[in-house]
Amino acid sequence: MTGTAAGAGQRADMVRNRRLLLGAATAAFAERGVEVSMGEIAQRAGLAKGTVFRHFASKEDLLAAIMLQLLDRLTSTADRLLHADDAAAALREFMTTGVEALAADRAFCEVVGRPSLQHPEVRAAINHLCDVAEALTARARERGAVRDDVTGTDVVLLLGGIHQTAAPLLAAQPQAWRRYLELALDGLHVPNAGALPEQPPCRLPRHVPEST
Amino acid sequence: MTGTAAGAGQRADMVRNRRLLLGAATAAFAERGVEVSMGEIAQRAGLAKGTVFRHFASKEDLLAAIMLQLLDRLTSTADRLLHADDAAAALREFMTTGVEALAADRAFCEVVGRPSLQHPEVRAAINHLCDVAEALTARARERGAVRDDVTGTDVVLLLGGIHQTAAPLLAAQPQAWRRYLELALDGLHVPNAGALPEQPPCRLPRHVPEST
DNA sequence: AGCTAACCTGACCAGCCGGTCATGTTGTGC
DNA sequence: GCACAACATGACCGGCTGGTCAGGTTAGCT
Repeated sequence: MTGTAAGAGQRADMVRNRRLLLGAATAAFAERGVEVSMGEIAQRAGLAKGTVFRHFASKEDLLAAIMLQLLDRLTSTADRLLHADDAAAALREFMTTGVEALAADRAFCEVVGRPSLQHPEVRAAINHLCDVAEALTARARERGAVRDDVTGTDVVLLLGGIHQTAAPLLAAQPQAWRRYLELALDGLHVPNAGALPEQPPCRLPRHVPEST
Repeated sequence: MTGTAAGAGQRADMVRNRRLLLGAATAAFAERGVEVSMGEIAQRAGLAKGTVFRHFASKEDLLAAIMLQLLDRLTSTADRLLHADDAAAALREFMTTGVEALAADRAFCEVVGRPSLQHPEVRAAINHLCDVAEALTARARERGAVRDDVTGTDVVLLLGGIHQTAAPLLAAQPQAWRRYLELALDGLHVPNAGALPEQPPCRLPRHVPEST
């Protein structure tokens, strides 16, 4: 699942190196995006390049492992919020956490926003996140806090959009995303709203490679 | 301004090749994004790689020329809409055109959304677009069609955000952006809205290269 | 302590990139 | 139709990338 099987019965130095590697990769992808080289990741971890490829067969696998970690964290946040008292506040907190996570990690944005570089497991994790977000959204919907035809997938997609809106300002105003989150939330619960155009999305489609 | 000076007194085949090159580059950047290679652009144009570098000193220059073209087109659309009767409809049409342009061009999204790859001229053109958008927004604001503290730069930034929201659906629902445009427009003119958090942006900041 | 398999290492490879330049070709003014 | 400058060409360069592997090192068991 996560690169080369990480089962028990491994040498102590190997599990230590694995921790170093995952830490370095997480930081490197966050700062530099998916384009960061395996060489740089190895260097940050204080390991040789070959060692990195011993733990993960390819760059794609390593990236997927890191992304799954981030997605799982977000999903469990959503899970927890499912039991909150105030459904509207819970949805707001979920979106805040989500946009914050995107703002702090370049690779996360790139992977979530571009279907073409999604590992199957990553897509599955995103779809799972959409499911939990749907539950969260449904509760807010029942309480009249969001308009009728907004789905959990809408909410998840909005995370990427909100962050992207603020991205060009990130260096100058690191919190600018709050502005656009508020704007989106206002749009999400306008009282007497007409139905939104286009089909409400349920899951993310599989990516079909371009022609040409 | 646009690569090697494109003044008069040039050989006929050169101006023809230049047209071919610009056409190929426009299509290539739109389909494949900024990562497309100069070799592929040359091939599409039916030219040798060296010829491409005779017309534009670097890939960055070529990209900037294409992006300036797109930005100019959008800016003149906004300029035209400045004289429309219905200010609210004009703003909506501007945003529709903008998001449509982004949805049709990968490189456009990447350049507009990531300050780090902005040529100085491109940033200037974006700022100019923000100015015109501000005029457009001001008119809508006076008529009560958008809330008080929304600037033209907000509107321009929203174009990128709206497109990004729909981007993962692009293959399956090419028009999905209309859904999120409507949502944003609803958010933009909620009647009794409180002030948005964070400073309203005026211009895009210059990009400061990362540390590390 | 000694042995072995598991593990780490870094030189190495092929492939791609942006960019250059000596050479060949061609439009154009006379 | 000639001559020359302007232009096109594609082989070539250095640098970077993801990925491989023969050989050295070491953890852990006996």
